[in-house]
Amino acid sequence: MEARHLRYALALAEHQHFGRAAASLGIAQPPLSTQIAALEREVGERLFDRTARGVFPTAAGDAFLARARGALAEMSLALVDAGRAARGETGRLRLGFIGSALLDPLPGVIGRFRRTHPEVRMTLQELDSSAGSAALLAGELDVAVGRGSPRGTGAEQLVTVPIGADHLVAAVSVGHPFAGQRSVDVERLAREPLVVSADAAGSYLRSVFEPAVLDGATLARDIHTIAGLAACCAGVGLGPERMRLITRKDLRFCAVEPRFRLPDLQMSFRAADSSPVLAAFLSVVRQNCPDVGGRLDELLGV
Amino acid sequence: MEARHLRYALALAEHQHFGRAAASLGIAQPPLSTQIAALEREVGERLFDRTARGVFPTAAGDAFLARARGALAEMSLALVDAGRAARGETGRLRLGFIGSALLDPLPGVIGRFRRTHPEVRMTLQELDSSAGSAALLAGELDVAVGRGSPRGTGAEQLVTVPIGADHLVAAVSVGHPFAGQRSVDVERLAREPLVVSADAAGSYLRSVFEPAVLDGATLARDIHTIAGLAACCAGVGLGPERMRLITRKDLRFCAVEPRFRLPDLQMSFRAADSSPVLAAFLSVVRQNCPDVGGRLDELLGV
DNA sequence: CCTCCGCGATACTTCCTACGTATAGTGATG
DNA sequence: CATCACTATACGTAGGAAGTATCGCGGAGG
Repeated sequence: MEARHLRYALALAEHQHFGRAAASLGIAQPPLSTQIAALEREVGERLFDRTARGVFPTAAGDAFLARARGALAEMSLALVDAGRAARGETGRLRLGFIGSALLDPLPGVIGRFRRTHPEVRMTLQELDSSAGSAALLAGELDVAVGRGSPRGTGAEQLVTVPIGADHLVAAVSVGHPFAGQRSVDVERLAREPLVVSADAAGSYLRSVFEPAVLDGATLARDIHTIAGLAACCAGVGLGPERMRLITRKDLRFCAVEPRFRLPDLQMSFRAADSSPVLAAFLSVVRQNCPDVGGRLDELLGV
Repeated sequence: MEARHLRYALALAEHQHFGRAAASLGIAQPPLSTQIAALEREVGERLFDRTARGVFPTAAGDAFLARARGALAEMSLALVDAGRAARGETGRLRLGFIGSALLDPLPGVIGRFRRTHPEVRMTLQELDSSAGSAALLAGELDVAVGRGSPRGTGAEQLVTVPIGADHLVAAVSVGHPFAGQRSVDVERLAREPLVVSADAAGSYLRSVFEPAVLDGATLARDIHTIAGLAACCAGVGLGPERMRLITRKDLRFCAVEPRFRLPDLQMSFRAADSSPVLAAFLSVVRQNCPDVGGRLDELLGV
C-alpha cells in the first residue's frame, strides 16, 4: 500500500464519482479504477459501493478513510516538523552556567531565545566552570558558560568563545571602613578577612594574593553567597565586576587597585554538535553580545 | 512523498548503514541511496548524517522519523480497521423494540451480541411497533422489533422476519377469583374490568372483544405497566404469553380459552442496509432463535 | 419494451521511474 | 601512502502506473 492509494481513495470519497475524482487528481478515470481495485484487493474488502446515484464508502471504507486521513496528515506533519527541527524551532537545549553569568549576559540571551523559540524545551542549571565542561563532554549539556577556557582531557573537542570581560571588585558591608571609597589597594585587602569563591581561590586569585591570605579566606560556592556574606560583615567579598549588578541596601562595592582582569566569561559547546537548536542559540548570542560577534561569525560560517 | 520513502528512512535509521538497510528491505544499496536523496530533496533538509562510524539521523531526521512511524502505523491500522468494520466488529447498531420483546428473545440476543462484538456501540430504545418501523424508514434505527408486519408507505423497503409466536394470557392479582385457575373463558373476561396495551386495544384485541368492552378498558403503554396495574387490582391484565416471565409474588396468570394467537413478534430492518454490523447481529439472532433460522438463512444467503 | 446515455471496468499501449549492475568518489585506518 | 569500507553516481532494464480505446451494465426516457 502506498500513499497514492490513500490519496485516491480520499478523492473518490470526496467526489463520489470516478471521473471527477480522477480529474481532481490530474489523472484519467481508468487508472483510478485500477488503483482503487488494487487497494480493495490488498485490504481484502470492498471499500466503495458503486451505485447509480454515485460512489459511496462502505462501512469498511469509512473506517479505512478515517485512518487514511490520519496517515496523510502525519506525512505532511513529517515535512513540517522536519523543517522546524532543522531551523532549530523545536528540540531541546540544556544550558549550564556559573552564577555570575546569570547576572549579566544570560538574562538577555535566554529571554530573547525563549521568545523567538518558544517550542524549544530548555533545561537550565547552575554549576561551576569545570563541572560545566565535564557535563558538556559527557553529553549531559549542550552549552556551558564558565570562567576561563576549559582545559584537560577532551577540551579540544569543545569550541569556546569569550562572552564578557571582567575585573576584580571588592564588596563590603555598608558599615565597613571601605564602604565610601571608590577603590582599594590589593595590599590593604590582603590584611582583611576575605570572602571568595572556592573556584577562584583555587585558580586566578593565586596570582593576586599570597597562598596564606587565601587559605584564611571564607569560601563560598557562588557569587550570590559572596555578596550575602560580605553584606553581613563576614569579610571583604571579592568577585567579578558584574557582581555590582547585585543591588542590596547593605552592600557597597570598591574597585581593586591595581586593576586585575579576571579570566573572561566563556561559552562552550561540542565542536561536533551540529544541532540546529544550538546554532539558533548561538545566533541569538551573537545578536545579544556584539563584542563577540566576530568570533561567532567565523564559527557559524557567516 | 510515498510510503516507500518512509519505510526506507525507518530502515536506514534502524540499521545505521545503507547496505544493511537495503538488504533488510530486499533491495540493493544504490536505489536506497537514490530514494533517500530524493526524500531529502523533497523535505528540503538533510535527514541523515553520513559519517564514517555509521549513518545517523539529524535533528530534522529525528522529527521526520517520529512522524513517519505514526503515518505507517496509521496505514496498517487502516487495513485492520477496514477488516474489522467489514466483519461487523466495530460500528454502531441502533435497536428499537416493544417492551414484551425485552422479556424473551432480546436478552439472549443482545447479551450474546455484546459479548461477541464488544466494540460495537449499541443504542437501545423501547418504542411501539409503528414508531419502530417509522424510525427504521427514517434512518433513525437499524433494527426494530415489533408485533405484526409493518404496513403502510415504505413498508416494502423493509425486510421482516418472525422471531417468536405468542398467545393471549390474562394476569390477575393474587387475591382475584381467577388467581387459582389454569384458564379462563373469553366470555368471562369480557365481564371484568380489563387492562390492555393501547397498541393492542387498537388492533388485534378487536377480533377478540366487542369494541364496547375495549372502550371501557384501562390503557397501559407497555407490558410491565399492564402487569403492575393487574397486580394492584386495577383489573384483569391481558398480554402475550411471554408476560409470564414477569415473576411477581402478587401476580398470577391464566391461559385464555379459546387460545388466541397474537400477531408474531417480528424483527425488521432496511432491505437496502448492507451494514456488516447488521449482518453480524442477524447472524447472532439466527443462532439464538432456531425457530426462525430458516427464514434468515435465505436472507443471509447461506 | 426498447433505445439511449452515463459511468465504471477492462484491454492494450506508452512511458515513467524504481531497481539492479558497474564503478567512481571519499574518508578512515593501518 | 595504500587499502578498505561505504556511499554516490552512471546507465541499462523492467515493472507498473497512466493514457487511449472500448466494453458492459444499469437507469431514464421515448
